[in-house]
Amino acid sequence: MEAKQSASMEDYLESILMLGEGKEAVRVSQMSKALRVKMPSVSSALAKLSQEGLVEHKRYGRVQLTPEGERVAEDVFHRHEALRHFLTEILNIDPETAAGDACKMEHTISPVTQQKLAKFVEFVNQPPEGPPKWLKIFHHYLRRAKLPEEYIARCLKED
Amino acid sequence: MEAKQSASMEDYLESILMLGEGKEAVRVSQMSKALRVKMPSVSSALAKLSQEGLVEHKRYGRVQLTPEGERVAEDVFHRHEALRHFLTEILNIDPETAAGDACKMEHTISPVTQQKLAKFVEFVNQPPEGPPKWLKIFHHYLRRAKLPEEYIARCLKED
DNA sequence: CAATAAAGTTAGACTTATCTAACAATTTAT
DNA sequence: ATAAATTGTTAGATAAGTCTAACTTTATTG
Repeated sequence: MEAKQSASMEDYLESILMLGEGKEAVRVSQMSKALRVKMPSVSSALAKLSQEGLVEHKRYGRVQLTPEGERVAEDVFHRHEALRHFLTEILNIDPETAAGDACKMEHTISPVTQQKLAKFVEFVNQPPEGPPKWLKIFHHYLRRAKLPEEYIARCLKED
Repeated sequence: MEAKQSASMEDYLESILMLGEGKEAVRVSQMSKALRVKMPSVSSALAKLSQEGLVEHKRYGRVQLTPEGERVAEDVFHRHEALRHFLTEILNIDPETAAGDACKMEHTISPVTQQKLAKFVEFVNQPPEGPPKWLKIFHHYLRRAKLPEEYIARCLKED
């Protein structure tokens, strides 16, 4: 029943979740700062989300997610996290760039991709004692643009 | 000096590149179909891109990229391809979903991420005789949600 | 070659999301 | 407790991108 939200609306919902860290209610001014938009933009977004039953907000009061709103916000957050982990842990991208990219991509990634991405990160962290050797070799490759002889040899043997 | 293009404008440019397959000029109606927008939307986009010197287009005529427009279109296309290859070859996502996701994400991915993603695909295809064993194991993991004993054993030995 | 069809454009409406300016409520501090 | 500062809202403007309807140009074809 929940109409699909726009990227903007997803951002507003997500920010309420993040700023409230789960349970606390949140101020319009906080959201305004966090999202780098002016307060009237927040007001207007909240009116809409309130209408749709995703947030609780009375004039001049604090903002809170409804259970339904929380569900949506958490979904956005999961997409964000799947992307961020992948970008930092596997592609070895610096945390700021990764967070920035995740923020933008989180709105367009499909459920399938989100899930597989999460699985991939899980897979990489699964082997006992952290990341597997091939990942270290990839990170070396990122720096040198060349594979170590030893890796090639091993791959050949495996096939 | 080229102003950064919006997602929409990037799509228009990319579609000219794709439909022209490099050299041929393209019709408004083709773009309209390919992008699933009505012709007036294409007209208006072309007016803007023409203004900015990215496309060549005279009334009722065919559409062509300028060298500068081609540069931008190819950049978008490279982002698209980096994403698509990653999604299909590594995450094992079906071609349609992958292409769809790539179309949406291509507009928000940063240059750093695009490059590292491409490197990753390159890395995976580098070992002689195609994809390395760990990738096959990941694909198995996607289906079974469990790592084969043998893989764990090998990782342990390596560390 | 004239009639019709197809392709393209123009004009104008609508939506979403943003902003500024002006006003109103609430909080803080004197 | 009242003045000042902060916080929030309302109203209205603007920009991007889409659409429909009406019109124009180009192409097709009998």
